[in-house]
Amino acid sequence: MEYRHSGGQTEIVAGAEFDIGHTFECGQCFRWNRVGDNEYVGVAMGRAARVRGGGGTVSVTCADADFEDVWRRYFDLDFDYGTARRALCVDAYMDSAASFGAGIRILRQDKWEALCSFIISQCNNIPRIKTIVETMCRCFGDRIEFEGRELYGFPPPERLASLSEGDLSPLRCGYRAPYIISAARAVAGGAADLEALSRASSAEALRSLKALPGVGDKVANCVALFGFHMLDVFPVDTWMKRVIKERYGGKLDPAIFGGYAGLAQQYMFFHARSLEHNQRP
DNA sequence: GTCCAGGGTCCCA
DNA sequence: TGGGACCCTGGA
Repeated sequence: MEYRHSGGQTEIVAGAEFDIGHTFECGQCFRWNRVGDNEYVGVAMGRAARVRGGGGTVSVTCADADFEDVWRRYFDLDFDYGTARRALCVDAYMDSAASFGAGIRILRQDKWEALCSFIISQCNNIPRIKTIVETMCRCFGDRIEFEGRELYGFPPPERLASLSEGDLSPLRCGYRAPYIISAARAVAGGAADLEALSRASSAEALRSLKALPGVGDKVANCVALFGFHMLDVFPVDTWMKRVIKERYGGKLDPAIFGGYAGLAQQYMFFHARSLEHNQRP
């Protein structure tokens, strides 16, 4: 992908393959907030950025070194989403879902943040997940000054590992609190080595993730996809169950998507959820 | 005011 | 393998 750097801002010539609205609103991340028309401010990997889209380009405003150090990899800019997207058009439904979601990119998120965020996501709606994660960062994360705003990084596992369940009560995260604490302790203590797992096979990564309390099949698949960038996994949630029932007669083998089942899942999820929201009065 | 579902997981029969 | 409980919130 082509870039132009000039004074604290990088312009990415993305064409149709980077739509920031689709990428930030397809449910894979919880820390990007819309601040204007096709414009978001967010925090990832302990850094903040302002991202603006439109006219086939994406502008990233950030600290000088951060684009190459963080954002280029985070936005997965060296992967050809156009080719992958076309390969996923295996039937009429995927044709429409993939063209509807064109511009979605699977972000390379922090592994611990993905694990913790998707533990929080269980049986929860997306606005509330965002609120809980935001409160967690505000209470326990490091402060980041950005364009006069006060933002917060995601708290490292070591910090949460030293807390008790009661310390998490301001988060109002309910029965998920003990899951968060024990995941933090497992990661901080080395019992769960996320770096090593991210280099394992997806089957092995899923198996190990599911050994953590509060991590079942769905959360493990989300962590593998969004935290480990394993594009062959296929998280099935309530929305996906609905799609599989309505479009595929209740049975779908993710193998039909080759190695890109996870990307297919994002197109399906985004399509189903957007349709539902647009039907509301 | 009540009911219900929301990007689930765990436990027990 | 299926059903209920779990914490909390916002919308109907």
